[in-house]
Amino acid sequence: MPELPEVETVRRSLSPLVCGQEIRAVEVLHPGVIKGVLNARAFVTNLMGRRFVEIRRRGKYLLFLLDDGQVLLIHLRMTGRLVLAEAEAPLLPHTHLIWHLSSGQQLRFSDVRRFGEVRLCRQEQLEIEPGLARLGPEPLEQEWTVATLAAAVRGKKAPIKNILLNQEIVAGLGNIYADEALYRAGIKPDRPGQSLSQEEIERLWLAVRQVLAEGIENRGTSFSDYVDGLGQKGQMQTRLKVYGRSGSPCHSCGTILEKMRLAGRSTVYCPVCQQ
DNA sequence: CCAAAACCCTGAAAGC
DNA sequence: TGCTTTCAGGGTTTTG
Repeated sequence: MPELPEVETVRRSLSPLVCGQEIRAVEVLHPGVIKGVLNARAFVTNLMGRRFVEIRRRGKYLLFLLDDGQVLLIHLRMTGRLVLAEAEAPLLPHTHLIWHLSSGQQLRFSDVRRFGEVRLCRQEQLEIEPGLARLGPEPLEQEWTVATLAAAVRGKKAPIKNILLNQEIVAGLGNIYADEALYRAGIKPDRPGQSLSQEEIERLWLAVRQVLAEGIENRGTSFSDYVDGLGQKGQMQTRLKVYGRSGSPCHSCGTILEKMRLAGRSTVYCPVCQQ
């Protein structure tokens, strides 16, 4: 379930080892994960001999900038993994793509569910690229303010959790961090957006930023599949207050945490601490 | 405009 | 016990 903190951790762990490397070969074990206009053959041809210049993140997307203006775009969705490995290391099950690097190491993309996707586009086309084009502001950047959030909830009847999950409103939150932010802000996930007071909006804004920052500090949440770019698990799962804890007591008041379904997602909350 | 369902796929759980 | 069926899971797109 890679969300912003997990994707950022992958970015940080891969950057120093991948940037500057040249792509010597690309193995396509499962062409289906390559999306966009290029077929698998063109995908490989366009990557051969290219050099990685920089890795950026936008929402939950990883952007690998190449030395000729192309960008390798990767979204891990639920179970995708992107790991740098020695050539001799055994392949993870469900490995779909392998980039052979000039260092002799390999960048490998694996994904049990195959929901993840890999695309190649031009840097100047990023702003019209599906998925990226309509992404909202980065929650940890200065562009995302209390006023931005206030404007996003104004007049909205949709549950506040649905609003947080909408990538066009704010980029990078998923089920885990949305639940955690709402718990920390003391707001019930099914509250209509328009019902939030100014004070609650301020609490939520702060909670979102804090829980994402804490997620990054702890190198992400390894609840099931997630590992960073070197195959290491994160530690944030030990600090979660509600996600995955339905039926367990609230860390704050001891009340049994409850579950509801919002936006088609299981949602855990404390019926006492969150109002 | 918003809400709900479909879609992608496999592993785990439930049912028989 | 072992086989078959059902469904969860997240984000995006499509449909209503």
